[in-house]
Amino acid sequence: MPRHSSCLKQKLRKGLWSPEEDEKLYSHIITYGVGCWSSVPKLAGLLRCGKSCRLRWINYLRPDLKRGKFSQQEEELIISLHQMLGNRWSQIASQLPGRTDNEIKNLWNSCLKKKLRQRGIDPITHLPLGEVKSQETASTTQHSNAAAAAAGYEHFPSMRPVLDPFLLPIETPTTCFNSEDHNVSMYSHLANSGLCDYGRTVLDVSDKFGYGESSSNSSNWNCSDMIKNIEAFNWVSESKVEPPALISPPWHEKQNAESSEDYSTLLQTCLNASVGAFASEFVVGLF
DNA sequence: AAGTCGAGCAACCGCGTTTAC
DNA sequence: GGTAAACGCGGTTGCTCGACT
Repeated sequence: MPRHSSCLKQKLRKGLWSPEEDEKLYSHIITYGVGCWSSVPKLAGLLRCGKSCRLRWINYLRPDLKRGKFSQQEEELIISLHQMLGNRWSQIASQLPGRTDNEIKNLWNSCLKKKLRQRGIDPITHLPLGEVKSQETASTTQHSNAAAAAAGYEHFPSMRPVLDPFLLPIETPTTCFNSEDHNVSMYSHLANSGLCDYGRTVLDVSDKFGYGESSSNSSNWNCSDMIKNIEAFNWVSESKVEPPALISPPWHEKQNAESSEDYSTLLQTCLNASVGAFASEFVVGLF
């Protein structure tokens, strides 16, 4: 079945938007709100598909868009978030008010990747360029069965270095915490253990205008209060709270986890147990 | 001045997920 | 529960514009 069949029913415009089209879409949404995107073009008098209207609104017309050059701080935040989240642009965008996932994705592909390489960092793994290859070789020879289970981890590619039980045996938990990535690794644990509340949206703007969540209008675990969390991690780091040893999760059950949510639940169970004591210190640190 | 190249950006496409019936 | 439609996301494409030759 052809998707977005509404686009095929009639000759719809494609390509760049004219100022007239922008004006029509903008005034329609400001007046009536989004409602159903598929009906927007008809109601606004546009020969576009709803999908195209949605994209134009989110990436260009939204009144809360910041536009302009990214600051150094924004760039660094994007790099940090990419290290944790991978190419989850909408989730990354949810941490940068006024920025869209498309904008961030473009920045990453055109600029930040290059900058990281110049710093000698692999933009995919965020490891020093020299280490990437040797680590890959080591892990594949050492853990031949890891590949079979790898598909299950691809839901969380950015977490693999932290959570992969084959790469990080339980008897060496310090690997997780004594590196320079201490905060980042711990953040990932907490994020996926449900210890932080990522269910809330970041932008305090009405859903009516279709940008209540991320720039892509959807985010399953918006990392709200990101900055606060990072500050808290700094606090944790400075206060020398003893990080917990990871308790081995029931990895065999992971094979039965049908969705990333199942997997998250599974992680939550084991990580709650692992991080419990640490978390109470962490929460205190937030206030 | 004309041609080429690359960076930056806007928009499209395809697919997975969610929702409505 | 099955199906179709709508939505959302990430990857990719293609256009524009400025720098360079």
